[in-house]
Amino acid sequence: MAATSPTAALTDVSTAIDAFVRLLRANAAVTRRLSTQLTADHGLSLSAYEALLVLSRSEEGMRRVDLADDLLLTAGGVTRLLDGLERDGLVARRQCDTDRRVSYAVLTETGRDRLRRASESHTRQIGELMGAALDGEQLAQLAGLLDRIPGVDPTSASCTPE
Amino acid sequence: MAATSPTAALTDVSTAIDAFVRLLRANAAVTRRLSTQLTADHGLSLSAYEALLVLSRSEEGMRRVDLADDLLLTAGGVTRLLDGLERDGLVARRQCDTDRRVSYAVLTETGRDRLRRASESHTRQIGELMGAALDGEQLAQLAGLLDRIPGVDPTSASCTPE
DNA sequence: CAAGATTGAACTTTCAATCTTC
DNA sequence: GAAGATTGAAAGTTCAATCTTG
Repeated sequence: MAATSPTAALTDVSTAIDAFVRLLRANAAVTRRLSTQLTADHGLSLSAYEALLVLSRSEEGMRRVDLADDLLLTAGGVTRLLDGLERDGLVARRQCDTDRRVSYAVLTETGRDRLRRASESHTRQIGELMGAALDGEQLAQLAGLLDRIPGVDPTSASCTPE
Repeated sequence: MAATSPTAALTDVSTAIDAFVRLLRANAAVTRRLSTQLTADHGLSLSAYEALLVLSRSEEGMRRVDLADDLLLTAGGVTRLLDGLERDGLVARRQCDTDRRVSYAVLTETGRDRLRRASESHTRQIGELMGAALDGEQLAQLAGLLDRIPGVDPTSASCTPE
């Protein structure tokens, strides 16, 4: 597939579309599977897990805006996600002393426990699914390629608590 | 599978998690952007576009179950997606003569026009977004890696009408 | 009974409007 | 007025139950 001829531009576009479609399908396939398992085993959605994980890395808690940035959600989405986690006692709310507009979300002990338990099977399942057809080198390559897409990288993080 | 030494397994898992997180983020970033543009410019969701595209490749129409497979949606999801497209006159319903359980979905002329118009800017935007940081070779590599993930490939298709 | 399709209830997320505090 | 957060309405999906036809 050398892209040298006058059709070069066309080739690039259809290659881009191809990659795009695979991205959509891969996301759908992977999230459906993992989300089902996570819900059945631990009563957590994928987003809930990611939120607990992010919170687990900050002792003092996080502002909701920052959480939204990290999770690639809107402000409203974060409010509703945290609503559920608070209701379940996994996250608590802490006021900011210097700015009464902001409220921090902090992981409770219950939340930390739940995350710890969930991470065991969840990470194993990710490993099984992603590792089923890709070896370590290919996985690293995949991550590197995806990272180049605008909006993906923001110095994003690992996925295990601690 | 080379999960031999104690550290080998660990390394593989965290690499897998890394790739997984990038996949989620990449999907979120890319779909949000493209979906917004597609909706604003042509009044189509990403799923609606994909549905029209799939239908455009079959003259006689498609069974709803098969459409669900192609689009990685559930049966109920397809019913509701097509409801909207029918309401807008982009898709019509055709009965099956030999099996009265099945109903075919066929693209209308209006639907074909709408797809044609939308595909122009949509494919260009995909090219811009995906091509912004990845060259042709990298895009092909990315598609190839994603294709290996279970459930992604089903001999899936290109993305332009005709 | 199985397969195709639909429907009601629920979930997750977004958008736009709003409230409070800076 | 701008920033952080919340809320009502709506979109898009899923699941489980149901209906119809095979």
